[in-house]
Amino acid sequence: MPHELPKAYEPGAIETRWAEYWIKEKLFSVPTPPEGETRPVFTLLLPPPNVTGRLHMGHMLNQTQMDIIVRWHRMRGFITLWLPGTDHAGIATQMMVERDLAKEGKKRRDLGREKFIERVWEWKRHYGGAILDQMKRLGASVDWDREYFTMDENLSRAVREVFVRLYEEGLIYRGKYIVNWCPRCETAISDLEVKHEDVAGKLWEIRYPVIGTSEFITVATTRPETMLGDTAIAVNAKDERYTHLHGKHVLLPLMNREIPIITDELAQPEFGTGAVKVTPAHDPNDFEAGKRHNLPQIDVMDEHAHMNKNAGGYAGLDRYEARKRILADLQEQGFLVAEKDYALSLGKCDRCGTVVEPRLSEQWFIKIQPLAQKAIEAVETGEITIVPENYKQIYLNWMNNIHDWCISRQLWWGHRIPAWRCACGEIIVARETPQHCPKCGGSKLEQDTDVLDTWFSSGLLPFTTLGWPQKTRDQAVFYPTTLLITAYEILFFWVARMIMFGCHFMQGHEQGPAIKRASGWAEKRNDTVPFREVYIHALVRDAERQKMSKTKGNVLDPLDIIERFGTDATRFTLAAMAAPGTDIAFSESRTDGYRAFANKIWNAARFMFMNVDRIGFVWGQPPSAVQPGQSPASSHPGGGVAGCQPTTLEDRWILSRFNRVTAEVNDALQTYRFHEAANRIYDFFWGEFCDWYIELIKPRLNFEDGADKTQARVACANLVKMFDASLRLLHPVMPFITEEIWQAIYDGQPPLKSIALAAYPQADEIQFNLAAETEMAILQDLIVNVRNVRAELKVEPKVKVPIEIFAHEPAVRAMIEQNRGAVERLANVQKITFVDSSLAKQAGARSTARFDVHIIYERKIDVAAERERLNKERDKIEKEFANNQRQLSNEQFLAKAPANVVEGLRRREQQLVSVRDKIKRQLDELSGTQTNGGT
RNA sequence: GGGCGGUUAGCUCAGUUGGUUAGAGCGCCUGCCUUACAAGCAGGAGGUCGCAGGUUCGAGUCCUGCACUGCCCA
Repeated sequence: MPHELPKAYEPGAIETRWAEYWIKEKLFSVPTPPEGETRPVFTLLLPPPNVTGRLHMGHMLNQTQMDIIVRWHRMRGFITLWLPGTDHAGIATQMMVERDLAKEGKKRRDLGREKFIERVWEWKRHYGGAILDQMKRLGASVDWDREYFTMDENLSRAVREVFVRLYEEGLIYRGKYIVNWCPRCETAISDLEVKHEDVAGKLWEIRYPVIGTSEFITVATTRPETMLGDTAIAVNAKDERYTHLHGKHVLLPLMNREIPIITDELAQPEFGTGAVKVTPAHDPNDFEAGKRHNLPQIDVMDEHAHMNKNAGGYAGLDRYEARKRILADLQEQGFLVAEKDYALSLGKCDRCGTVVEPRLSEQWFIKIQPLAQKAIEAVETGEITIVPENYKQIYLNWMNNIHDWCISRQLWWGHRIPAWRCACGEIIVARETPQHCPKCGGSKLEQDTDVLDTWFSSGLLPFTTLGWPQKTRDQAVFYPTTLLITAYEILFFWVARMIMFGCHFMQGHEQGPAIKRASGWAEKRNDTVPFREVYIHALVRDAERQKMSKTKGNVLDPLDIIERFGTDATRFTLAAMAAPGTDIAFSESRTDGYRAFANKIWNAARFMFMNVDRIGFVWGQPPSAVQPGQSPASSHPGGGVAGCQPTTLEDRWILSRFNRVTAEVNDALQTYRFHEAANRIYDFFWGEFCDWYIELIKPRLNFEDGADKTQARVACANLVKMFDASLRLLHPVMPFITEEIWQAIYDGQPPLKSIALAAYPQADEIQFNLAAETEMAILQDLIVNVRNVRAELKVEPKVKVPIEIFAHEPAVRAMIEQNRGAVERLANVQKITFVDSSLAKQAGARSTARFDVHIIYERKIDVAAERERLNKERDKIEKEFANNQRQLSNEQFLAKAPANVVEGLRRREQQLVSVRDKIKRQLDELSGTQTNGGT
């Protein structure tokens, strides 16, 4: 038998097969479109994972969302490019390889720079890009032919080009400043790479003797070891307590160095004693103050944060050991006034957690203001939109308070700074290695040993991956990229920098006008931006809402989850929980539930195939194909469900519902409401398509002798076409199971290589049918009511009971009569009798505004329980009725509320009155008949 | 210290511009191996939407204050 699906749904088996197929067939590779291309374009850059990284839940969420959006665009006929790649991740990778070396008892300096870098490349070839391999398992529909690595030759060349241009424009400078220094990584790091942590610390008060008096001046510090580098004491000029000491000097304890008392804003009278020590080489504020007063900078530590020769007797000690000794000595010599508990915020290295030391050193910086200006404008003017919108303000706040960016790192792995120093002292910045010094002609040139911050190169990716600095056709088509989906964590690290670089280096760039228009960006004026939209996704937490972290041990491995529940179910979970702006508390029970959903789809497919094979369905015109050259923006073949011939109420109903759901899903995806899209499909497929539609058409599929075969064929064809359309609707969220079943529907001869290339359903208003939806709702209500009474009367499940129905509207009665078979089957009814007067007086009857239904069954009803139920029902109705009346009798309401609301309330009023009366009659009846059952 | 968010059913969360009866999944209770599915089917219980004011004909939704809680920045 063809179409045979295994009885049980086994995600593992089908998922790997299709993932490999998609790659092998290069389904998602996008060649450079030729001139004259007019189709819309969608471009997405994958946030490049670290070459050292392993896939975590955050990636999984990020990739699920990207893949949904990408597949959705592709199915709507966009030229869809999703660009994958990996980041060389300077510090992280270097640490990894150093750890490896340490196992052999070696350090990187033992190997030397060149050998070490070779070793890193070797490591990269071996272990790098694990995430990309894992992505392949996920079925991420990226263009693998365009995969890049940030250290690739072409990208490295672009990095040099950018550095040289910025230098020539005066936007890169070199200087000696206080930077954040990690003594463990032995490198400078940027402000962003420092994480502040509140800790309980101490504040020590130290008194310095004022020379020529018997007075002392007392300062407070959290870092007493830096006092060895003090070069002044500052007081505020307005602080009258110290006016008499202006111009005097103090004797620095322990060092016996004379240092001046200066007046500076640095000292705030209201804080502590109002006097502060000034250590220009160890604190950024003191550094600035030092410059204002021409103070010497005395650096007392080395790159390991050990005290150096300037620290006198403390030289060689670690900073904390030195602190202990210094405090002991101050105490002994009578300079320590007090030790107080103090809450302080400690800066730690983001990478290794070591306490960062502010350190005076020579570094390269980017003058950020001119770049930030354009980046602010791009977002303020809406040329780039950020979703959810509250991140816009966060971005702007940061951008408005930005500081120059320290871009040099004292590492070996990364893009080496293209600057050379001549023996004569000249600095040469050049694209290619210079041979001679342009100043002195000498050839003894040494390249700067530093490399660039990793984010410097990743900030360029939106244009360098498209061939920059060349002007390429790819750029004309794909730049600006359409969207960026990323985590909040790297909004500043990466997103902000891409915007700054893009707006700067793509000046003058224009996207191909026809493509730009077709893609829906005609009203955008600025084509220099790296992307038109940014979607910031939430954080994935554990089921207890705790942030996942290795130290807590609550990290979930997405591959493990996938192993257990399947990729489709995992993806669906993340999509269904991804309400914009809300963190996801990932729960396995949810995933388990969505695996059940996949299983439901699977079994519905088996039911379909069973009938297809029995009835012998053949395709006429396959509805799935995207017609070549057809623009999805205008007339799209996905409109409605092609070829569906609605002949019954359930056909008209499901068709109408499908189109409405389709409209809602497209709308939700347009605004990144992934959870809404997923939930709409789930409710539709399970709650409507399976629970009602399939159940309702079962009799029509009957193909036994004597049955109407034409009817069976039509019903089967409709079923297949609805199923096909539903699979396409679901495909972006659950790509594997939909591919498997879709391919099976076409039984080895699909109209396209993959469902991924089929048209995404679009709503067709002609197929909306309000009447069918209303009728169906009444029918469902009737069936549910009968089931409900049966359950209350404890009717044996197998026993069919006769029922009586009263429906005062002839149309409703006719509709029920037409569908009496459905009621009989789905509510387990033996026979339906229509009566001409209300049944509300019958004990155990159910009443709605449209009908009364009474079950004929020889069983004493539980009078007390029934009365309780009715009382509860009545209270609810009365409450609503009172509320309803309050509004309807309010003239203000009638005058001001919109007509449809008032009208709706009036209609409801009638229903409420009718139902209330019926309940009342039933209650009256109940007090009369103590024992009589429902007969 | 500055900024941003959250508080809705036992648990995890939806609830687009204020508008008729506040929803889902899981869990719980009852009954069913009904020929696609027990990873299923049918039925059911469960909420004064953190607290106090205010705006409005109308507030879970808007405003103010408070409480608790989380995150980011300095």
